[in-house]
Amino acid sequence: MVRVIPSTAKHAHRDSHDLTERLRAAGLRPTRQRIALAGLLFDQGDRHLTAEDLHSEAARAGVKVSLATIYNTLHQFTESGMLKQVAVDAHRSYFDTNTGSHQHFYCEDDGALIDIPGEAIAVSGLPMPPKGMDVERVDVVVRIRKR
Amino acid sequence: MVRVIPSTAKHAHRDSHDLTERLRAAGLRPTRQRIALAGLLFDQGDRHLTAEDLHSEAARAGVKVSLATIYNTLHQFTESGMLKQVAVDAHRSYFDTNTGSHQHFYCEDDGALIDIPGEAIAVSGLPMPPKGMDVERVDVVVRIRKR
DNA sequence: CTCTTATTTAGAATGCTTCTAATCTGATTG
DNA sequence: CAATCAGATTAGAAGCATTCTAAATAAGAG
Ligand SMILES: [Mn+2]
Ligand SMILES: [Mn+2]
Ligand SMILES: [Zn+2]
Ligand SMILES: [Zn+2]
Repeated sequence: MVRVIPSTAKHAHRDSHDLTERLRAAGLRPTRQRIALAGLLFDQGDRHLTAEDLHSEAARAGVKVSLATIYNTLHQFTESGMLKQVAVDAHRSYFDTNTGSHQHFYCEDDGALIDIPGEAIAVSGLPMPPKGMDVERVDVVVRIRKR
Repeated sequence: MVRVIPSTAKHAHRDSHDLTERLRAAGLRPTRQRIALAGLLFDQGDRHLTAEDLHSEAARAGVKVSLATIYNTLHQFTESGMLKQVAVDAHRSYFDTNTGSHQHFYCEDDGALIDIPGEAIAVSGLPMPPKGMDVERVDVVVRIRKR
């Protein structure tokens, strides 16, 4: 039995409206699939997840989306700055909903990523990049293991 | 026409002897394949290369080694501390012959890796790792692009 | 509503890596 | 210097994440 709580319903409606605007602003048509995926991605704080993660999460939420669309969407969101891609492991490719400047703990045992606030960390002594090259960003990965 | 220069020949001999000892020390049988690959890897300074890189380099050098052996060897060398694996890109997996503590420039355009000496860089303000976890290493990747 | 074009999709294809099971080789022993 | 045997190599199959293809579908404009 499903009970609809008015305030929640209103909130959900506002969310999907916001998401629609956000997609339009990024030059992306607010399709059923993109709205649903954006909801899963951005309605619960900072997250790190793989394409497969998002795909099964969508399935669990009753949203039917093909894996091809998952990949298309993750890449489009990344291009438009709504997501950031994190490279910590040769085999897993993570997408990060926290697009601000920050760094990560990476747990080699279970593949978990934990944010380190950008203000916390400072990298000093960086040499100049080679001639004709610009620094795009500096990534710090602190690899950790269970003791 | 190939001219054999005595001192080089002697040197090559010493090398293969050294490599044999090094493999034995790592608990690895000094097989024809491992000696040849170790030669390619360690006889020309610091290098960053993929399995495919090493495979074609071996072919070019006239050493017949299967791709399976390339992978086995790279992993064994990594486990025994003769190589370090570098994760900078979800698609390419690099092995680094420089096992000392150091960091990298990563060129997003062509996938090139450039060493940054460990002494040059300092990372400050690292928070404590979560309870029960140890820091294994801290990797800094400076992502650069052609201007 | 109609039309145009973007988007989605299933399934095939790709590329890198790992696995399998058969063969071979290095090292030890008699 | 054989015989032996565990460890190493191999070709090819399998696996897995990701990308591609071409056909079907849905969004937005008029
Ligand atoms: Mn909300
Ligand atoms: Mn030498
Ligand atoms: Zn993050
Ligand atoms: Zn290096």
